[in-house]
Amino acid sequence: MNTENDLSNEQLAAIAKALAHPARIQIIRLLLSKTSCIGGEITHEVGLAQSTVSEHLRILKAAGVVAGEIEHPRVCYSLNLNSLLPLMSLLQLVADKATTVAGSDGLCCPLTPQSCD
Amino acid sequence: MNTENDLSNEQLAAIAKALAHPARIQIIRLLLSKTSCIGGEITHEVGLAQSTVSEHLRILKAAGVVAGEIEHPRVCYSLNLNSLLPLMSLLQLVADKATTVAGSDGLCCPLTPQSCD
DNA sequence: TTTAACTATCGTTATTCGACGATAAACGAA
DNA sequence: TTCGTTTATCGTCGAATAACGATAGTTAAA
Repeated sequence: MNTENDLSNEQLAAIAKALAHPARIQIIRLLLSKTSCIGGEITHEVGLAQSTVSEHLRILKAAGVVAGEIEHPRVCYSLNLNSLLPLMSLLQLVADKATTVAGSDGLCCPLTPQSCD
Repeated sequence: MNTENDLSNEQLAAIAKALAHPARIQIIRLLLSKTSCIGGEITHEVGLAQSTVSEHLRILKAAGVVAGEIEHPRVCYSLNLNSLLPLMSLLQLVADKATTVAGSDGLCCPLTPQSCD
């Protein structure tokens, strides 16, 4: 099920880091909601300075989360769907553990910690 | 399928931020691999100073990703499985979009950006 | 060629992060 | 009570982040 789950801690952390800002989450959601590519309207939508948004886009591109294609005067941004799969795999492992051992509180064991050494 | 998907950008970013460090990914993987709770061996396993690991654990606890139960002299840490579901939902949306519109490169459109305005 | 529109880069500043050692706190055992 | 074990907190320092304005680069259109 997991295509490639064993990425390094550093690589997984880098993916998470790319998502670790409200503006970048917003950008991802924008790209998710649009069927077509969008350029500069991202800046307007986010509500931060153009240079700031450009920096966030640079971070997302550096992490491979989004891709930018130069298109006329603007840039066509789109999600790179494969880039988030490694993080998805890790979260899936957590979810799988949840279905097997978790109680209703979502905790794996602390309510009955007799298994602790 | 999504129990609660519409968390704020800030909340989702906070979850991602908790994962945005190699040591914290490593801690999560440790908690994932152990069936029983573990305490101080996390420190030894991570290889950083005890105070540093404690700080990472504090961050994970503050984000709700792990829970700590006081157990004798040590603390029994465990994953809070529900805490990661919101981020999981967002990534699932991306994955869903991947299966519907993506090409083999994982990009949603830049190779044929004629849909850009 | 010049202009207009859009994006990237640079320089700066304030804030946050990560790591460490030192120290404090909690508590069972001696 | 005193000691030993384990974890949390504090103070500090250097590095990284986030935000902005100003500026430079790119390219279609005039």
